[in-house]
Amino acid sequence: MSAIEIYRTLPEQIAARLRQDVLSSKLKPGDPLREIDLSERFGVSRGPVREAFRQLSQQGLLVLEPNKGVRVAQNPSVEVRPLVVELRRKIEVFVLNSIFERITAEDLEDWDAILADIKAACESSDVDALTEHDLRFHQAIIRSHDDKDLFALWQPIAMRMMMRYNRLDDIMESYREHKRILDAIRAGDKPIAIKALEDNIQ
Amino acid sequence: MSAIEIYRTLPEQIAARLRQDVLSSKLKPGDPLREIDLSERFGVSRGPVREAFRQLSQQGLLVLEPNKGVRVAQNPSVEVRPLVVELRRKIEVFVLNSIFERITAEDLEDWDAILADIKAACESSDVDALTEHDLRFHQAIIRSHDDKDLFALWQPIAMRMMMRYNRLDDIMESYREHKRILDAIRAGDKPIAIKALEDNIQ
DNA sequence: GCGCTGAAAATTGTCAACAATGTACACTTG
DNA sequence: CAAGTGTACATTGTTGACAATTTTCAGCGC
Repeated sequence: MSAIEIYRTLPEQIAARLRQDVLSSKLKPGDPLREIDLSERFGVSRGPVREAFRQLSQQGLLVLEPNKGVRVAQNPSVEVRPLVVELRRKIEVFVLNSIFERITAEDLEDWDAILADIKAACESSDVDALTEHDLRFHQAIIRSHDDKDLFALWQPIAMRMMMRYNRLDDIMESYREHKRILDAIRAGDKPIAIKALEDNIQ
Repeated sequence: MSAIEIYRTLPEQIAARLRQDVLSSKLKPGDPLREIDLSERFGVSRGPVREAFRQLSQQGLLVLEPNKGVRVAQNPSVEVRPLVVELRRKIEVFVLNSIFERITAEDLEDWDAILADIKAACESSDVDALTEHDLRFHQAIIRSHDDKDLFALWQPIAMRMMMRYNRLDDIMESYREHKRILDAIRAGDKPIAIKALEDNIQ
């Protein structure tokens, strides 16, 4: 565990790491996870690992069966996915609409920095990095709302969407989509910004 | 802990009990919860209590501050509540629409039984019982969908809505609203059933 | 060979002790 | 007396041992 993220709690660090592995398909749906394995891998006891499991299962990334263990969750079915997309859109549009007039230059600076990371990931065709920074981009927007509970509401829904990143033929399109959002925000054009955000969530 | 619910895991029993206390306002927003207190109250160690805390915090009922403790969450703000209502409506309507043609006589029997509990709670003006059975009613519908993940998706959203049950002047209206849903389902009238469901969620 | 039984192994669940962190408050200092 | 400081105290975080449960698989009867 890198000492860079000491600000985070042990279970959170483990959860973040596992989340990465699930989102990048290093762990595939159905894969079983054993507490002992991970506690040895991370050099901690089983307690924090258990907590990370619980956290990720509430986020829909893992499935927990009492007395049996934990498995990586299946992707949403083709029937349910459109619902999840719609829910996530509703939340993000709500947030963008709500904060739009109060977006500061610092906010845009932060988001530009993430956009640069997205661009770099696209240019090097690093899908894992793209998944991570895409997530960071939307997280940053949600988190800029005063009501911190919105992030907790958004997270389990967004997670269920991010489990597969293969909708784009041209990976650079992801960068362009996110750029369009920020450009519209910078131009103060709310309807276009919302439209661009909606187009990006699918 | 009553021996009736031995089928459930220890943290789940504790979480269920705490949920009841939060939803019935026995525990008010901002109230601090101490692991020791509850572990003594339930006669278990702190481990299961911690897990219950984590579970309920992911459901939006508790707020967790690392190294500081747990508090009962605030109700959604007036700004956010309409969003939560809309999200919950979307999910429940999606489910009802999806299962409608496959609803069995047994399903309706189960839901009728819950409706009877709702009626009894309304007649005795028992708001706590009403909250519980109202929740059970909608849970039962969601759970009758094949995709079990829908329940996990629905729960944290529904919880954020249920934290306050005071929108009705006449408490019997809650019974009538739920009855309308089942009547329409029994009549095979999908649009009316969906309309009745939407009217009930607000 | 097939299915059942039951003991052994693997795994999760719970607990109590200890460590780390945060809080309250008396005390010092200017 | 106000502001800052240090030291107990209270509370959460982590750990390793033990208990309960599930899984595996060898042995047995048919």
